[in-house]
Amino acid sequence: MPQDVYDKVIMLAKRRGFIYPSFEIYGGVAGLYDYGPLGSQLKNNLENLWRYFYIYKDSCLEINTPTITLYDVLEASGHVDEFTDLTVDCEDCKLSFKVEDIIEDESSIQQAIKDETLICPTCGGKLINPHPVNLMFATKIGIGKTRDAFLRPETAQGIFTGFHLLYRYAREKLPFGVIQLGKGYRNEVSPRQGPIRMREFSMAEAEVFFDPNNKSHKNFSEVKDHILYLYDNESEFQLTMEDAVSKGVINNQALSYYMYLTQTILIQGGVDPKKFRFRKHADDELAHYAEECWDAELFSERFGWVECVGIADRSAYDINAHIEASKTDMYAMRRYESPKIVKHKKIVPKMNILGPKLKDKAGDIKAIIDEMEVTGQIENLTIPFEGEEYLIPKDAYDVVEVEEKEAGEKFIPHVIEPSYGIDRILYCILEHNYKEIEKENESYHLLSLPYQMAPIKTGVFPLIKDESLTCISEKIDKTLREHGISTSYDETGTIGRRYARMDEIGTPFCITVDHDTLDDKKVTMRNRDTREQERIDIDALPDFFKKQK
RNA sequence: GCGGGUGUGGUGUAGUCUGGUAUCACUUAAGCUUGCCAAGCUUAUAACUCGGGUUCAAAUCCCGGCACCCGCACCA
Repeated sequence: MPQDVYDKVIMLAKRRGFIYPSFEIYGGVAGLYDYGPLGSQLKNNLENLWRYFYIYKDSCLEINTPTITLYDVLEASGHVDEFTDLTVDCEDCKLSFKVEDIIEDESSIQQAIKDETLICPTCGGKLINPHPVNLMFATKIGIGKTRDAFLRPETAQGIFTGFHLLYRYAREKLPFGVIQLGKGYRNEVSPRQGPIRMREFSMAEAEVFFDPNNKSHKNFSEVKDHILYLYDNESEFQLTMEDAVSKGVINNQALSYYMYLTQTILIQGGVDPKKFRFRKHADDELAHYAEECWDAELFSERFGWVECVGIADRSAYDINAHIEASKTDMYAMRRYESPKIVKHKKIVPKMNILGPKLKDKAGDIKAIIDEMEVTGQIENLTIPFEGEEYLIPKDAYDVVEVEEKEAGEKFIPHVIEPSYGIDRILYCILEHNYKEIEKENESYHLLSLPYQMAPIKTGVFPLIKDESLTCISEKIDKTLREHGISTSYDETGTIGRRYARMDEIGTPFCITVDHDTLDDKKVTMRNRDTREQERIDIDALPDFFKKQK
């Protein structure tokens, strides 16, 4: 059976505890995977690398919001309408069927229902009531009296729904970014691409809020000469960030900056630069809310170019949707240099007269009067309320000219969203770093993971199982662990076998203690990629690892 | 979801047509050995995807479920 890199990587991943199908003893479930011990560490390392860039380089705020998300939120965001498949019901047996299973051309469903040509595949009854069924995982909150909810299809909505609080936390200044790492859920029709298409998956998302009039980025000038790897659906090319923006290839500095961050994170994380590019969405594939979108694509031998990160300018879409649906003030304020004084006329009702006259309606009518804009002369002031017109006599109000301060103008911030599929990136990193070499006529494989990504940083071995060597090795192992350096102690078999075990899981270094160590207090440090060895003082070991990148 | 293919220890496999208690290698573990790149020897652990049927007897034949792979569709 011919094996491609995918097969080999997946085999290794399962054998060595990186990633493997979930619940396999019960037959497994497509689209669900376990991260094993090494996989979990690898994932932590990628997520922490990502955090480093977004929190320390870009000053973003990290938050955590529930994966269970209220129906109303996802209705406002458009997911309830968009994540759907059409289904029909049987009039007799009440079963439901997906329209695409029943009829070839979904667009002709209405006509087919009218013609009564659709019959139930189970009982032969008439199929009626075509309606969309959502592909999000639905659930209910509470027992008895419940509220509808879904497992979130993206982490972003949790950020948007807290925007007004976060905006205050950021002291009402734009731009600022909010990040969230977490699980997302999609009940995929047919998740058949291994870790590339999962039903429960990890995402790292940033929502960076901008004034729509100013999508510049404060760090841009610092990094503007970096080259971006671009693809416009016709050819691949490279431009500096500055050129890309000034030539209009990339719409604004902010998009360009997050593309730069993305490229840097991925390549530092171990993505092969030759298997990396940004692809610009063509106009006809843009989501209806997006003004521009670039995908970071990673090349896989099995799957071709895989979309692993989407960097979209989502404009004001989401915040606007939540303002309208929830009636919450989520506007941002563009402050004037000094407050504007606006003069206008106002009606001030005399409540000592109106009160006794209007009785219980007085309060509501006052509220209406307070909201009225006054232009020109007022004659016969009448207020419509609960279907009746109430005449307010002239002696019951004054018209006064008031001055109001306006500190600024309200607007809906725009959102630039870099959204990372962690699992896809991890798979591609494994694939890109999987190396097969010939070694003494044997095929030998290793993972050339960058130091930062490697789940285990070093092996610690006594050259032979001799008590004088093992006790030093164990001590070195313990010391390194106390310094937060993950190690793997191994005293079994030959030294070559132990090196091989470490190479296969991407461990960049191995320390060997031999008899010379007893005299000179030095150990052999072996490099995974060069296989070179050097002698290092035992005392210098913690620093040696802390200097690695 | 449709059509086709596949499913055997931890991993990769032989055996399936032609039914009779499952082959080999690597890995793992214990021991001997071992002085820097998967050495060797001994021993041990360990598998027929699941359910039903046919049969004296099923990894093997039949039916169904599940998963994976390819194509189509779907999704982005």
